[in-house]
Amino acid sequence: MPERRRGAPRSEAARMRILEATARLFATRGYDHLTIEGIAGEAGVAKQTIYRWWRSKAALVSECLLEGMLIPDRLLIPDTGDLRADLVDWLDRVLGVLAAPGGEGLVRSLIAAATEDPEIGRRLRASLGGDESLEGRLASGVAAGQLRADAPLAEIGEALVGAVLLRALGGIAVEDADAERLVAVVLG
Amino acid sequence: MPERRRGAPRSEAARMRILEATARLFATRGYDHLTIEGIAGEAGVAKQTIYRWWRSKAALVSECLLEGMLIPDRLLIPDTGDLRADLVDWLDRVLGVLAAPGGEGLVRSLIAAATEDPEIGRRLRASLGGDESLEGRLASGVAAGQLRADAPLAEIGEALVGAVLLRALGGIAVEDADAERLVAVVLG
Amino acid sequence: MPERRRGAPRSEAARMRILEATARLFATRGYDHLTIEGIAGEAGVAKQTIYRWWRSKAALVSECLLEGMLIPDRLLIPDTGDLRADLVDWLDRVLGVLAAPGGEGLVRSLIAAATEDPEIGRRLRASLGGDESLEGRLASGVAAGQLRADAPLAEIGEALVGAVLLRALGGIAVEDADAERLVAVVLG
Amino acid sequence: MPERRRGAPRSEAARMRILEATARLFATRGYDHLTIEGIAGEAGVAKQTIYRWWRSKAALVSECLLEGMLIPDRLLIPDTGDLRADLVDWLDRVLGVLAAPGGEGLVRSLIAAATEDPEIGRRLRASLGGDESLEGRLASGVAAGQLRADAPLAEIGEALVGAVLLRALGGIAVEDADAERLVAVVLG
DNA sequence: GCGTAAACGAGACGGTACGTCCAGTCTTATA
DNA sequence: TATAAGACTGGACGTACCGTCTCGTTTACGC
Repeated sequence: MPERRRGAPRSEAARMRILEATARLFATRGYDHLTIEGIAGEAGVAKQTIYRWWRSKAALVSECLLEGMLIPDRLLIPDTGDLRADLVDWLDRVLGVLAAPGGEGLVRSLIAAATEDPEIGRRLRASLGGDESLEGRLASGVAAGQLRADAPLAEIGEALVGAVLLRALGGIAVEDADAERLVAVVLG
Repeated sequence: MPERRRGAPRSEAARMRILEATARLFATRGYDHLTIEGIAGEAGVAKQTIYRWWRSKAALVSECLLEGMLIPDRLLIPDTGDLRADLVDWLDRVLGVLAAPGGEGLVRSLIAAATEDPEIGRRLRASLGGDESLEGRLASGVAAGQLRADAPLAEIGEALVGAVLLRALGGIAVEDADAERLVAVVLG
Repeated sequence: MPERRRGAPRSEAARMRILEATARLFATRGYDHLTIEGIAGEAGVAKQTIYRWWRSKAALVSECLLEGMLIPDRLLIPDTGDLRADLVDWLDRVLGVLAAPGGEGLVRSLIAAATEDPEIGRRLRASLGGDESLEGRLASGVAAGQLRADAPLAEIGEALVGAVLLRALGGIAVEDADAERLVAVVLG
Repeated sequence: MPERRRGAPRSEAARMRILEATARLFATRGYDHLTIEGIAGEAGVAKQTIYRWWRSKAALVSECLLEGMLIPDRLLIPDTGDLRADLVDWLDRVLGVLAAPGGEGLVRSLIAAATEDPEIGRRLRASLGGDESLEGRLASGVAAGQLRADAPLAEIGEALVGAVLLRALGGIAVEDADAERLVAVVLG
């Protein structure tokens, strides 16, 4: 017999309306113009309903990130068998987001959110190409003999993603060969 | 006879009190608990005096950064002739700041400031080991034949500094061999 | 055959816990810091159980008043045969409550409750010395020939109780001879 | 040389807009539907400007009362030389306010305000016929030999005004002869 | 006894207002 | 004209309760 809490159960509808409103406002206004009050209004929800389930704006964004509502899914790493080409391809697309109108704002907003909650930082690393995709692809490269077995995969990932963040922060223009050069650096 | 504006000249004393107050509060409270009002109070200055000379909190922090009031100066890169050893040494010290109490907060605060002003991002990259020191050291490594002449120095620097930022964001604990591994990644 | 509704009957235990909690909180925190939520918590009862049986905080207080849970019962009027002495004695004790620590707060709270529900006003007038006691005592004075037969008993009572309320509202300190003077005014 | 504070002086325009808005909303909605936010909105003023100068809703109402913005000024006591007739006349008008539509609400609201701030209680007693008018008229009655020289004027006033308040609280309907009876009670 | 309808505890929900903080602008008097 | 002081509008903060609502549980009548 399962222990059941009493009282009305949490409203899934409200939860989704809140997350969707958060994602919508995050995309349009950016992280630091995001307000709890604005989200509540957009979601048609009482502020208290937000505070009941999330400790802060950052926690809300973190959950959105986890649900994949903030980062476009076209940033997955392909696996054609050629590790270097796949990395360059992927990095080109990531840097392309930076170059796109609003794209830099998106990444900066994600970083801003991460400065308030380490969990976001970790999820950002994972989502932008961390455990599931980037490191997985690197591991697959190891299996294919395109990378030494003892290569520090985590550090390679960090170097790539970190370089992207740094560019977003600095507002540095992206050139065509950048992806190639970066990949060359970390793959040797 | 030089054209001179009339009225009182800008008070250098006020400017310094403001910058010092900013640096002090930045270090103790972090960037997002930094307020113009708080700075004005701490500096014994009217809010308007701040708004007259700086456009925003970020601009204020940016100037502090430029004056070297935010980042400890022990992060310079040595030049013993051995590029790899020097980089590991420097990176160890940088990561050591992250591990030190308050150190992670400092870096996160710097990143938070950078998300509001690209100029801060660029200065951060420069200060944390950019143009003056890191890339200079790499160039010196090229001259010493320890790095290929066509090595993409900027990208190597980005990868290293970016990895540091990413770790600060994720609150990832630092291990002893991390510096060595990261340097190995970017130097091949 | 009596029409009987089905389902569980009203819980007398819950009713009493609610009234007692109300009286307790009314006495300690005063009427305007009284909240339905607080009462429910104190009584170990669901909010809905309160709303099911009472329309408002004021109705709740009104019932407490009716049950004699709010006003100390030492305020009854004696009947020694000497009307004037009895009134002075009683008024002395009433004003004594005002002067006692917390006593003024009690009366002010009762007045505050009365402003939200005329029924409370009427019960207050009755409880503080209205129909059952004060006017009864006055009528007994008429019978004893100490008051003219056509004396406006209701108005005499109103004047006395009203003066007490006014003093409570104004926070006016009470002197020894006040009771005597007031009685002298209304008895001529 | 007068000690002068620096900084902008208090805005008299804002002060008046706030007091007028308070009086307007007090009259239309009553004391307990009065909100600081509502007043600020009605007055076109920031909430903080209210909190800067008044500690509470009650303090605001108290100042309105002092400025004579809440109580109609037709409640002054005449002095025709006949004390009893003048009192009956005045009391008739006061009770008339109670009987008028909205009048009872006004008095109840004033009482509600007084329960939160003794100062309001005192001003209420004064305004409704206290020191300036009622007691003055009584003193004049003493001079005219219509009242004994040692008559407790304060208590007579309290009894009259208190009776009015009590009626307002109880929602008791007013009859024609009530004023006469009440005056008869207190004048003997 | 057994179904069922109401009462009950718990507590989530959309709201309103609270009192505080700070942003950025403005108005003074002084230097 | 720059400054210290500080009042001003505006807006978001996070909290406290409101009164309503849904849950699952308990209770006692009427079949």
